[in-house]
Amino acid sequence: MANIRDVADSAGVSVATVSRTLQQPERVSPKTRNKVMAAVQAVGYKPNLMAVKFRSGKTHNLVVLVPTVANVFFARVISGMQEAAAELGYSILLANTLGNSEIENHYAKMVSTSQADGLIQLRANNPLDASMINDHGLLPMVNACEVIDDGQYPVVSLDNRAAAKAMTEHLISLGHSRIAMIKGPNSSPLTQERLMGYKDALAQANIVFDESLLFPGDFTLQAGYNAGESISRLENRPSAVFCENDETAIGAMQAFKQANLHVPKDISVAGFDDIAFSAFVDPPLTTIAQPAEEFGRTAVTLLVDVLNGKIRKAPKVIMPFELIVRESTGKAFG
Amino acid sequence: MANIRDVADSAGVSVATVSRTLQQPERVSPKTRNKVMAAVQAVGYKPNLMAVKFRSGKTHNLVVLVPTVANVFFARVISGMQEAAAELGYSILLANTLGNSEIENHYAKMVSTSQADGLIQLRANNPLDASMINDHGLLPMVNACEVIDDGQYPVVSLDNRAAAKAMTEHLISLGHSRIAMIKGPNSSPLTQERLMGYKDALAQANIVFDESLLFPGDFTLQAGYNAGESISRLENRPSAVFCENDETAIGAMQAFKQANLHVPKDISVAGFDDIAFSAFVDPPLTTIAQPAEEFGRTAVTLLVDVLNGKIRKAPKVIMPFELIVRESTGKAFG
DNA sequence: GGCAATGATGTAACCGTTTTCATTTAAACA
DNA sequence: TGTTTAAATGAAAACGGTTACATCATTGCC
Repeated sequence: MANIRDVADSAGVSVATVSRTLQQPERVSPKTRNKVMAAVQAVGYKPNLMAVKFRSGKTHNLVVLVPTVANVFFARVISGMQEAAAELGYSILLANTLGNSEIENHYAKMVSTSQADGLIQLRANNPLDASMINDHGLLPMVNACEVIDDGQYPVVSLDNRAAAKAMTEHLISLGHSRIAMIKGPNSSPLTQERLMGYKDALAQANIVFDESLLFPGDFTLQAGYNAGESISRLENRPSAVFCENDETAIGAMQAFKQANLHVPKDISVAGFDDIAFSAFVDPPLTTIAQPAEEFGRTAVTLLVDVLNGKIRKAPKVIMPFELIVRESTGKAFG
Repeated sequence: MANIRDVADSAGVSVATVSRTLQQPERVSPKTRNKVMAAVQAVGYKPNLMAVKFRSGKTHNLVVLVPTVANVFFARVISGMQEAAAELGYSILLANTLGNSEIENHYAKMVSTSQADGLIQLRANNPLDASMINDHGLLPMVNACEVIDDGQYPVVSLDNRAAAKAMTEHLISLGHSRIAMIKGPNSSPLTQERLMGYKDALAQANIVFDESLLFPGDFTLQAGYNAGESISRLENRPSAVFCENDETAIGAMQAFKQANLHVPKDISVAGFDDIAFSAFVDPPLTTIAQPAEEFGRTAVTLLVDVLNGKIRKAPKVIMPFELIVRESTGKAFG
């Protein structure tokens, strides 16, 4: 691999001149500029960006901790990140952490070992360990989507409570009063917030909260299916089910069909996220749309601001949501 | 950020000794080893891996060009890559290229500019330009999933022709003779191969190939929906549809339902890929399972072999497929 | 023509490691 | 104790760029 010295030799100039020709051409006379450019071509010179990054101390890499790239919602978030990063001259290093703290910690180390400049965490978990937070203050990090809002780091999130309330209100307005909820993992603040929104709407409509209508889940199709089976076997079956994400809702709908329950005639189903599949299942799913790509763009922009020292106090960005009413929710029977 | 010199000063030894303590502890006396380790703790030393990579000339980064991370099949492939890479001490740099040659080329440059050691392309397109293939031979690259099989680079693929033939035979065995096909982009060799497999099975059963039963698509839900609409409006409607991927099949099924066609009673639908959703749609989709994670693992392993000079001639790995019969395909009417 | 100011180019230090080679220290042996 | 051998350590170069500073050449002006 030809290096800058080869170019300098070939052009009969110093390495400094080569560097200047490439970085600030105006500082070099046209004559030498041409000589150098010709030499660059001649020897097939490609600057070693590893050396540049090492010298500059800036890698222009951002590590993104994503619980699972197989989740369609995160896939959209990542797309948005990639776009924003490209515009700002950064590269995204994607880490598929499977929600495992050790793996998260492993990739977070890329920042403390100077392999990346900053970190974006998409899960409500602090991936840093004591060794990364010592003397010199905080490590550049942004927390998005599923967040811990302790004011330490910039945060990009949805008002999950308001969104869940809006969806529950929608179901109540259709005449439902026994509304089941298929939750996400209890460890996720998302789940807590959405549960609170659900309770808010219930309370507002004077419906007493019934703990037995809460079903466990983990955001997967299978978990939704399992919960759906349980629900369909209930003697006093609820007339609606609010699922904490679309995968869960699609899994549950499948279970209902196999139990010969018609959606929405026998039971209404609502999801959360508005993934692409949701418009193409039968019936199309009522859900909450989140601006997934915007989440990604915003997180990257914020992180780069942090890196450039443009941010003093950790900001908190709340993204808008939208209730998308399709055909999986309908009037309550009776 | 403390560097190795700070540690050396703090421990009262030379930088060489510090480096040895960390890399080959057995080459250092226990006494100094302890001194150094204590100093490492004291100053909070984290080796600058950017410097290490620069020095060694090896980045241990692999760039992966993926047409779209939003495709569930690719998401599985990526998971497999990440696993294998972690085991082998490599990091994956994911590039969401949207099938755009320029973006591909941009990320491919990371290899020629020493920011990554090798490249995995998941699309049947050569992302390299002339400047990358000059004198010193080929750039380390592996082509997986959608491949160009020109013998230049290692390849990991499925016998798409055989798989498509197997699926078509399945449909024929159910009594279908008018079998539509919703294709992928014509530019994709995948599409050509699957079309050939489809024709093979037809010919073997003495069914004349009917060009008018071919419908265009691009592997998206929407394209499947559009094709499904066209098919349902046909006067002499086919009794089965073979879709080149599951997204397309799910989109098509949705169109059939809206046209009041029952799957599989009125029309059978088959997919390709066996994504997670396919088992949870109504009816569950008959499809071809591909070992997606294995694709990823194999591609990474192969690339690392190339980087280690363990490979002479570009190997060609064919992964196995499996016909998964669910409920979306049934006996032909009449 | 002589001097100052400006522009063009070169020299060399620097970034943080690893590693070769030289040197010092310790151990082994007679 | 003196000599040989092995083990432990240190000094310094190297990786490939960028850049502060020094130097040299050119131009403008009196």
